[in-house]
Amino acid sequence: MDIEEELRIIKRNVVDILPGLEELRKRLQEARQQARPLKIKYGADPTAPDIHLGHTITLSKLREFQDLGHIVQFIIGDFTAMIGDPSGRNEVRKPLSEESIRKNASTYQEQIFKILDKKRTELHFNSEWFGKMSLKDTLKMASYYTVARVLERAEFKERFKKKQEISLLEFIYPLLQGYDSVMLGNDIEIGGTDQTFNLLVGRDLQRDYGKKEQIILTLPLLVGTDGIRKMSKSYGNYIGITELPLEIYGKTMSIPDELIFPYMELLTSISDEKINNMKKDVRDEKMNPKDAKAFLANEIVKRYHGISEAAKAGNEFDKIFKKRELPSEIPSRKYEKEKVWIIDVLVNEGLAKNKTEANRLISQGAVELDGKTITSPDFDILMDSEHVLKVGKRRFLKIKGE
RNA sequence: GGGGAGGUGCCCGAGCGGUUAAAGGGAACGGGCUGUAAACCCGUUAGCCGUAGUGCUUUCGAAGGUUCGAAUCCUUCUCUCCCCA
Repeated sequence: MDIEEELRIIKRNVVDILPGLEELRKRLQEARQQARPLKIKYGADPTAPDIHLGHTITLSKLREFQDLGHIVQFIIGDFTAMIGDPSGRNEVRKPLSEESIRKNASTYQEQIFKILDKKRTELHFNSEWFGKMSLKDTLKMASYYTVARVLERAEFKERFKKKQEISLLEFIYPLLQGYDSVMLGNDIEIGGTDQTFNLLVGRDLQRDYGKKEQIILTLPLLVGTDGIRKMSKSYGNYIGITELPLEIYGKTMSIPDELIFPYMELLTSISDEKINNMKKDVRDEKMNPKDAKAFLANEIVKRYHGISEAAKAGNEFDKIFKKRELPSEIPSRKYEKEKVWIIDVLVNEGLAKNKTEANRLISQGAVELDGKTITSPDFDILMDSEHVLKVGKRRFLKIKGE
C-alpha cells in the first residue's frame, strides 16, 4: 500500500497528531525500511470493565493499525489502579482491590477482542515493572519533571486556579503513565483528547530515558446518550458493546438528534459520502431524522451482533414503539396462588423498586393488564389464565397460574 | 501550629427556630404529543399502611443538649476546603 493511503486511513477521525504529521510519515517510512511493524500503545484503566461505544473509537483505530500490519500494545494499568486513580473528577477515586482488578482485567480482555485482532495484540500489565520499582528509581523518574510542567495540564491549571485540592499522587500520575511508554518502547500512543497531556509526558520521559519518542494520536471523546457529557459508565449515558441487540438499538434511538451524524462518523464505517448525503437529505427534509437514526442503530447493532440480530432488533423496536404491540419475547413468571395483589407483583418482579413507587406508577396510569389500564391499586390479578402486564412503555411481563 | 468557611434528598444547590419531607436546577421515572426511548409540554421522585388520612415512621456529617417545637440555636466529635506560618 502507498504510504499516503496508509496515512489517510490513520488520520481519519483523529483530532491531533503530535508533534505533527511529518513525524508520523517519517516513522512509517522508517518502519517500512526496517521491515518492522509499528508498535501502537494504548493504556486502559481497569476500573470500568464494560467497554462502551466511547472506547470503541480508540479501539477501532487500533484495529485499523492492525489491519495495516502493525502491532498493538494493550496495557492494563493494574498497578496504578491499585494505588487509586485520581484522573478525571475532582475527587480521588478509591483504590481497587487486587481481586477486583484481576476480574476487571479479564473482562477487558474478553471484550477488547470483539474489536481487536488477538494475533496482533500484545497484552501488558504495568505491575510488571512498577511492582519491582524501587524508591530510588521512582525518585529518579520524578526528577525528570517539574511542577511547572505538570501544572501546564489544563485540568490541573483549572483546579489550581479554583483552589481545589490536587494530591501529590495525582501530580505523579502522568509520569506513571508516561513511564509505561518508556518500558514498552512504542512508536505511537493513542488516547482520547483528555489524555493529551499524559501522552505528552510519555514522550518527554522517553526522551529523558534515551529512547525514541512516541508519536501521539488523539481521538475525540464521544458524547453520551444524554447529549451533554462524555460517555461514561458512571454517568449512565453509555451504550455497552455487550448489551443485548434490542438494548443497543433502543439506546441509540434515544440519542438526541444532533448526535446522529457525529455518531455515524465516529462509530461506523459508513462512507463519508453516504453520511454527507444523508445529512443533506435530513436538512432538506427529504429524510426523517428518525430514519437516519434507525440506520445508525442498525449499523451499530450489526457491528457487535451481526446482520440478522440487527434486523431483528429493528423490527422489534418498531413493533413495540411504533405499532405499540407486544414484543415477541416477554419474560414470564408463574404464581401458585389463586390471586396476587398487583402491588406485590410489581415489587416482586422488580418493575417497581418499592410499594410507594408501585402505587405511583398505578396512579400515573402506567400499568396495564391485558391492555387495560389499572386505575386503582386495590386490585388483584386472578391466576385463572395467562395475563400480560405492561409497565410504562417498554416493560412487559407474562404471569400465569400453575 | 494559628485563623476562617463549610458538610442538606440520586447529583448540584437554597433554607438558618414553627406554614419544611425541605425552594430551584440537573437526572431519573410516568403521561401527552410525535418522527423514536429526539425535541417540546405536563406530572412524579424518603418509606409504610390492600388506597387511605388534618395517618404513621425515618431524613439535612455523627452524638448529645436547649425548646411546646430544630436542617435551623448550644456542646463535643468527625470530614472537607481556604488563608497565614
